[in-house]
Amino acid sequence: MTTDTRERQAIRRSSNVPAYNQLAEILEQQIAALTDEERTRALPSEGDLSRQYGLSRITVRQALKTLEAKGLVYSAQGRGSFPTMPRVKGISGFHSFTSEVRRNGQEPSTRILATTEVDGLPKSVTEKLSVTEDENSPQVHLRRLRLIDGVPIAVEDAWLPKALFPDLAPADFNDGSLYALLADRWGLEPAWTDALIEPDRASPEVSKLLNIETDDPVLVAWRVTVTAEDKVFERVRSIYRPGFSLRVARYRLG
Amino acid sequence: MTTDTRERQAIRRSSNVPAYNQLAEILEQQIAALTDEERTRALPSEGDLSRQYGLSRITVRQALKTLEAKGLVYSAQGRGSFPTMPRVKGISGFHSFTSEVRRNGQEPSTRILATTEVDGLPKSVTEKLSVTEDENSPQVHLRRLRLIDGVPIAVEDAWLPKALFPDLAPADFNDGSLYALLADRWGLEPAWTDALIEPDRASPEVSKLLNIETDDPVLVAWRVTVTAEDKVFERVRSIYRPGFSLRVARYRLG
DNA sequence: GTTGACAGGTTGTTATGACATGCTAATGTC
DNA sequence: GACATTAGCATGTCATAACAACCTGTCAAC
Repeated sequence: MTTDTRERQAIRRSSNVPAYNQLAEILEQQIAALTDEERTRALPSEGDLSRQYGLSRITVRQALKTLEAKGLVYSAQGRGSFPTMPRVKGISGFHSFTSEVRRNGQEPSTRILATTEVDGLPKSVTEKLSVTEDENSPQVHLRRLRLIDGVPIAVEDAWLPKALFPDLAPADFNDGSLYALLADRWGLEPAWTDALIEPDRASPEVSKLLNIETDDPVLVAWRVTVTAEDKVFERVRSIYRPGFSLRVARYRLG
Repeated sequence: MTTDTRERQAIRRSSNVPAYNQLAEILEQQIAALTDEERTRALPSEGDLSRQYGLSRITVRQALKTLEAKGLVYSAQGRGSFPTMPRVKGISGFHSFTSEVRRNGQEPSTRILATTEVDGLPKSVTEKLSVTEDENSPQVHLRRLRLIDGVPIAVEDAWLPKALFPDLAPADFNDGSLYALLADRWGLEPAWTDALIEPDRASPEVSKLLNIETDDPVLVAWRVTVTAEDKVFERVRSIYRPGFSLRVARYRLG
């Protein structure tokens, strides 16, 4: 008496989530659970998936394209579609700090150092991140200390445009992931980031916060994050302590 | 007497280049020439493009999807498709050094410091870039000094797997872009990169090469580059001089 | 003047179908 | 046994079609 313990997940046609996104999510979960050995084998063919889930081939291809854009699979004509190999581990400075660190099995924490409202961006920011649009528009400025397992990792200055987040109050920053809050309340999510990364020496102020020596080598990242519709989500300057590695995974070339 | 000076480029149906790639290239050129002002206006609608170029809407959408994956445009339901704004300038450490610097209007040069063949990767590399596959396979090791306008910018150690590039000889490294050579001779192109970036102090050896002081803060990038079919193309460790900014443009989140 | 309904245009989703192109393994021939 | 051929299967490209969802400007009603 053998029963297939893998209950095949079905596509809910009545859902407002598109079928190809549902399929992409199912496949993403399955792929994430694969071992290195299993990753060398092809995924089910487009025809198989089409039959199994009752979708047209165009919808199946759309799901695979989604995963390909994320760098999770690749397709080879005549052979099939295959999972890709993960190449680096570590914490990315670009995604949500909270969830990234947690996924890594470590405990993130954040200490808010200051929250103010300002009428424009500092010159240092506009110089690094060629700002043309909302240079002089009101911003919420947020200074945070990021810690992993209690160890200070980075000093972060973030500027969020008030135009995009009406009624954003300093009190909102107190707990949890800022990204999660912004997604909940304004339905906005970061989709792309542009960054400049450079080496520097720790200033006396920063070295005290990070508990390192003045003039220790630090990594400075300037970045601007935009939504899928290319609206500026936030601008951030992060200063990372020595010994910390910034992960840039699955960066598309060409 | 008004003549339309813009000769509309046509799609060559006999070409072996897919129609959607031809259209994507045409649009990419047109977008690159736009001013910030013009970027706020929508592109021609999918229906317009379909009629103008004699393509089905599915093919037009495929072209737009290509540009969207590159971060050059975005689409908004009910409104249209729009170009995105470029946010950062500078030189990326991830693409071809030669062409990146040239596009920036500066003069790149490279001095080869050493080329050897080795039987495996150094432990420092395998530690940083969780290598599972070809750890002990033969590699060509290449040590280069990168210069911009005659100023030394970075010391680069690259390891290329011999399995992927049969007959790769040290003499091949002498001139021009390495990437161009690899594309010409083996038809292989880098598609993705995974990287770790960390701050460090310049060693005596590196400081001499970069013409800086020992213990100056430098930026160290470890990266592995793979082809579209997820085959390891090269592994590189780059050490950048102080004052140099590494650009990470259009990095996809989520 | 403000509001609301609506028309028209735009992208989003999904289906079916056809043929091209490339890879692999089985088959057949020598 | 070695090698060429081929059938079958995989993804790639492109077309037509229909409807859903969404946005904007117009115009009428209040």
